[in-house]
Amino acid sequence: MVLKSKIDCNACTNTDCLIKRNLSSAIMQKMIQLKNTVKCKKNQQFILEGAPVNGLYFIQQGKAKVLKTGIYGKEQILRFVKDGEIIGHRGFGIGKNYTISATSIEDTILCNFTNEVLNEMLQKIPSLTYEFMLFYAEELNRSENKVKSIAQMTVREKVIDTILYLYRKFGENQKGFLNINLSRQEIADFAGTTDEQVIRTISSLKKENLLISQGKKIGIKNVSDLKKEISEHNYFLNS
Amino acid sequence: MVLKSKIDCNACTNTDCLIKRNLSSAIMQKMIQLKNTVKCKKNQQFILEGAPVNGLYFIQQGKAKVLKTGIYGKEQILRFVKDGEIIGHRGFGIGKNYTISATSIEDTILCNFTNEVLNEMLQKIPSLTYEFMLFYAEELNRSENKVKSIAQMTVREKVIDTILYLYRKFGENQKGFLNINLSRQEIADFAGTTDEQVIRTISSLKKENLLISQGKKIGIKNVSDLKKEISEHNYFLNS
DNA sequence: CGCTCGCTTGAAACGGCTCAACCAAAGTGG
DNA sequence: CCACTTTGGTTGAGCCGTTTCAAGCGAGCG
Repeated sequence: MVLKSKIDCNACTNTDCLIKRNLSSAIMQKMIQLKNTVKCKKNQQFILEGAPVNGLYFIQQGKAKVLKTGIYGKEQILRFVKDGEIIGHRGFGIGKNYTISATSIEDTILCNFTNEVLNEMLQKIPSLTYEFMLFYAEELNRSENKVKSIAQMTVREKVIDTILYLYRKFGENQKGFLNINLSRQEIADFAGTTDEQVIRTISSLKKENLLISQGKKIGIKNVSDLKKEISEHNYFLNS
Repeated sequence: MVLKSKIDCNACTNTDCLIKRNLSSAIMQKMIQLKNTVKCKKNQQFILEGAPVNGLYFIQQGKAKVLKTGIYGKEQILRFVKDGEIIGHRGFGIGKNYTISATSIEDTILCNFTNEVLNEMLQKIPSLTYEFMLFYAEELNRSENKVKSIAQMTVREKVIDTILYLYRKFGENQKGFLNINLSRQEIADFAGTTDEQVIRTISSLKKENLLISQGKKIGIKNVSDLKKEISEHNYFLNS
């Protein structure tokens, strides 16, 4: 659903947003008039793997998951995204197709820039291109760490690693629960295991007094205790 | 070993090299005078994970592996690199440390650009920055495909996937052998399994007339037959 | 109220890893 | 030049962790 009333980038509070941080120039002020604002309900897929690229999305408000579909329809969730973050790699270039799918996990407002607008921005504003380059380099590093984790960690470690990732990215509320509610299946699809294994691991961690949980809500009792469990894997952690 | 006699970028034949493709400007001609040429013997580590960043490397000639070291010293090889390709992500920025290690797998000549030179290049030549951004975006896509593969494939499939990757990247010689010789351990470290499993898989594939091998040399009998084995994983393949 | 969906648990089967022994080739030193 | 050592490849057997399958449970919803 495309809204006519755009969110004004100048009034936006997402200080980490690449666009927000590069608003000073006159060109950018012109460019942001050309963006589309899209509203998504929970569990709505707004990028489909294999479909022609339709530009880049920024999350104005909400949360989403980025994934690739594998054999027998099995999903591999690559990352979760929140306010101010980017979805739709390579939403530039010509005649390309998306290499990932994206689905909102709660009601979400998206800012969309078409290929044409994006390309013009990148050509005219080198500092923006530079920031995009840094963004991709960071993501690449994160992804490469994930390759190592999935290849080398046990199921228990992968689940702990995932919960700590969610904690870093979304934080926790006053009650000590993570600011994101995922199904066991989604946790499994990110961690690279099955939902039963996630359930078993979470049960164990509760018994060991490392976690609390009520339905989908998960809370970490003591972050450093949890970190200890996977510390051997993270000599050089940087994600 | 740093050589005094630099390889002249203008005379270089690596047409895919980002530097080579952006030589036209006067600034670049000045910048390439500032590069270092480094010679590596086989099995020499020239980037150490965790060490302060010392710029970016291009392979002028040779081959190398890029890896992260995991638990109990287990290596995860992330990719192999050949003539014209880049090693040392984020060899820019200040006060950062390398997040990967790199080791030559045959005698190799490297072109090194220091942080300062690289930063100046990226600031003054937007088209170069743009190409770097595209490079990272491509690598990110490749890495995310690898996450999915490692998470979902069986050992047999991972080994086949690895051999096909090596075929795409390095090609084969007149005798039908891949233009790269790796130990079983290295194949395992890339595929995300153990050397015994690689050996077993290769033995089976030989018996099934899908592969030939003599020592480290591996050849593919029929590429499309091998591709069939993993086709179910690659609805949207793009790496 | 009955249905569905997601969570939970147990048991069994499978695949992959580990360990150990053997072999071949290549390199080293007397 | 030959014996010795080392390194990497190979194979088999047993074990362990993970996945799969199946069944039960509870909350939420039409």
